[in-house]
Amino acid sequence: MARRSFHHAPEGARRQDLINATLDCIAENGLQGATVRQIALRAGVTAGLIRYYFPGKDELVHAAYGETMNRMTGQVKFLAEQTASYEHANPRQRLALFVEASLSPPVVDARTLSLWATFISLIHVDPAMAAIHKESYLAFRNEVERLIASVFNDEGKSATKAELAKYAIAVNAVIDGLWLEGCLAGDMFAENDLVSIGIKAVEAVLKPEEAETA
Amino acid sequence: MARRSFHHAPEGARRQDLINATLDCIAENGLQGATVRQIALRAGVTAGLIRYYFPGKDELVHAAYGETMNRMTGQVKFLAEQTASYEHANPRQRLALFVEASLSPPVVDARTLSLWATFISLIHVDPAMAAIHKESYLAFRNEVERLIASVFNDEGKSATKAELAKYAIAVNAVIDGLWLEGCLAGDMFAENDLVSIGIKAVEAVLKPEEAETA
DNA sequence: GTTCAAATTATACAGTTGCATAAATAGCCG
DNA sequence: CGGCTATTTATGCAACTGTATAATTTGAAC
Repeated sequence: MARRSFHHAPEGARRQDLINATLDCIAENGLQGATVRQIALRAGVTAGLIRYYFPGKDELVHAAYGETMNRMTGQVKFLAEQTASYEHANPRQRLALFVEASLSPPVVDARTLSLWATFISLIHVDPAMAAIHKESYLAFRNEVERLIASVFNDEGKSATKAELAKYAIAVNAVIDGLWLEGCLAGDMFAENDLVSIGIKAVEAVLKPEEAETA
Repeated sequence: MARRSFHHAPEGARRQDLINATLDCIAENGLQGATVRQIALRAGVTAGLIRYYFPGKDELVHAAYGETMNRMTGQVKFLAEQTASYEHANPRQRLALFVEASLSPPVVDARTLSLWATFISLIHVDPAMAAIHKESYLAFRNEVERLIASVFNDEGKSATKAELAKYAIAVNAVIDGLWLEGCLAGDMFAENDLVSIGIKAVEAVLKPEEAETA
């Protein structure tokens, strides 16, 4: 029979391989290209094994989504906090570093955008995807909110919990939009442009409400 | 045999039906749910007819993408220009109306987001989708750029062509981000919040470059 | 070394997919 | 009203899909 040889992977590694393979497939050929067979091929195993680690293909995709979003938020936090000046930076500067990390590679990246868009497109199709979205969205937004709260606190401004949440939503939106633009049209800006635009826009959004033109 | 009865559709109508059916399928069940048979069912025809109007399923999806983006840009322009105050508004106010139209229903809409995300996810998979993206992106951005140019001109500010493009990219990004947020988390803001945040952020982005905090 | 559970492969299956082709109909032109 | 062409349906097909199941192999415990 000449059966294919294999080895037992260490705890959790195979599962991770399958998730990574799924992300590769989706990024390169879209969700349509992420078939159980293609995924298995990428992961260097046979298709049946997927069902040993996941109840079905859907759950594998869910895991891939969660993983992607965790990585993104984690990367932003890590990059910001790992910056040399972070330790003795004031809250406003820390927020700027967070924005900078969000709008620079490797967070700004065409492949990540493809994955993200694929998952977003399923939010209104699959309730489980919606739940993952909500959770990961809030995780990121909470980081933003914490930073904003620090800024306000540091500068002696006061804001209700609801106001704070509103600011966080707005800042999050600005970051997302520039991130999107950077991923899609990365060649159109110098990288620094994106960051400086982001910081300027975020500061504007954080200014207290005034009478406005319209 | 009792063959199914049918009627000849007027010029272009059948093609449009197929595009609409495709959009319905994608919005409700994702790209995976947009099979030729499902699309035909929705359109009230049989599957084979798709190949009479389109070389293949891919081209149908391309047409659906182009249509979606044209509609969005068209809607924004229409809503802005149709506003009562538009006629005697100054350029800055017209830009604000454009932002407002971009960040209000029916442009801000969960279904449209699903469609948009599906298409975006294919940009790096299918070069034809990339071309459609580029074209529709520029069409929207050109509108933004024209409005900005008017503002600058009206207020006696000068800007090079390159600077103008950069401002347009930035403003576009801010609009996109808030649009995204509005579609995803529509229930979290009052609609007016989104608009006022958008206008504030856009105005900030248009302020001339200064020394910045970082 | 044997034993044995856990990990992996192999195969089979019923349903679905996009597409090709042939047959049938509709409705306009004369 | 008879014919003709554009439009539409019907059917078939080969490839592919996710999943179920059984057979095999691995590697660690003893």
